[in-house]
Amino acid sequence: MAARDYGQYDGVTRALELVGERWGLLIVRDLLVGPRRYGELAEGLPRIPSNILAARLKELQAAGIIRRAPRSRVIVYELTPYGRELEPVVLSLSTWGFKSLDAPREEQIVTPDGMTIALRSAFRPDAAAALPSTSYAAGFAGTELFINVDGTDFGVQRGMAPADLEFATDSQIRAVLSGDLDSVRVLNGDPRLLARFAQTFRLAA
Amino acid sequence: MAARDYGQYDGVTRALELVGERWGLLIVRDLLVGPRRYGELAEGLPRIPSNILAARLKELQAAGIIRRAPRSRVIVYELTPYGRELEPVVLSLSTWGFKSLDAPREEQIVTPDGMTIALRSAFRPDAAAALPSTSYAAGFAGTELFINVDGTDFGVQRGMAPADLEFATDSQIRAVLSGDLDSVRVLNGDPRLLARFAQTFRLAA
DNA sequence: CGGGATCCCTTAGGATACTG
DNA sequence: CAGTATCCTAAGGGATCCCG
Repeated sequence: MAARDYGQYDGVTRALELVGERWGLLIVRDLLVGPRRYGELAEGLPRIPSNILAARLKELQAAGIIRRAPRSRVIVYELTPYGRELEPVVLSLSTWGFKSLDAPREEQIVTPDGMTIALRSAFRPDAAAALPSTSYAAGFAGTELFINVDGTDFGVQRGMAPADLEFATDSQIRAVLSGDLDSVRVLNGDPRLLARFAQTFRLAA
Repeated sequence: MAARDYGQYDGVTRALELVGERWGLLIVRDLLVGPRRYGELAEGLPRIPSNILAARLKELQAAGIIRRAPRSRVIVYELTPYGRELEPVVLSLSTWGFKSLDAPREEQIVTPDGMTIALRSAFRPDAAAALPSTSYAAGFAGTELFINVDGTDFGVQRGMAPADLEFATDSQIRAVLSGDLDSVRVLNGDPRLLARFAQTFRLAA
């Protein structure tokens, strides 16, 4: 940490020294969704070299951001309380970054954890509170999520399941989260629920 | 940008591709305080190599985050509207990073722009609204700032000036912003105003 | 003097193969 | 499955130089 520090004393500098290395915040992003095994992390970050993933996990551990926890015969990595406090950082990055995204390029993959964080950064609790509880099954460029909104809370799980509304979009994920629903295919359920989804999850352009 | 991308499609990834390179967010941090000339940026980031500063400025420009603006014979760099929207990212990093800071090390410098952002991330508008307008002249490890709080607004300028309260601390900056005022030297004014400062600017531990 | 560009060298990070 | 080991490229660090 001494060789790559910035020589300054302030919060931003300190934060970047702890989680500013390449891939660091993407690992934190996935762990914000839930504890993950080494292989699950590697699967969600297909382009990270194995040695880099191992190095980052050690550094994040040393910094007190994640910990290794044994879970019935296997090891999982999970955020410590201090690590979980990175959620505002990750969500504000997600909000900001989404604004300049357009359609996914050929080589870009969409992962469940990435989309889960995107939904979290787009969630409008006050809008949701005024609407009835609703479940959605959404396909985003092949990644399938089951989303259950209930008052000011919501949960996301992987995979499709029967829901009030089932819909999918291939390439216009940013448009959908910005409220432009033209490219959405409704697979099942009342198409008018799409407007409700758009009110509940929205990233302003 | 293509060679160093992460191969994923989501907001966090996109954001890190735009501002995640080394030094990127520190440049943005300083520009959030105000437009800066090339030399001013270099002065506030003493350890950045000149070629890296030049490269980052070009990349941030190409990404639409900053722009070069002529100001009466000289060039200044300033944030675009999209760049200014990074403020929540920088402030949340500041809030998070400060929690694990202790005293500045020998080789770490304290800069006016860094402290200004630290104060911004620590500012409690609702606490300030309930208190009388107050001006502070603060010395943080040699960096002197004049802070004027008025209702839910506040401004920071460089340098000392006559203020309701003048105080200084050398090494316990984190402690001061966490409400621990034991190490503060009051230079002028009513020492009881220190408590007001601590209510107005506070980073929870 | 401000605003960079150029050089050389070090090291993080990418690709891939291997091991307990 | 959960990492190490190795080799190589390219980004970053440091010093110096250039140009209007």
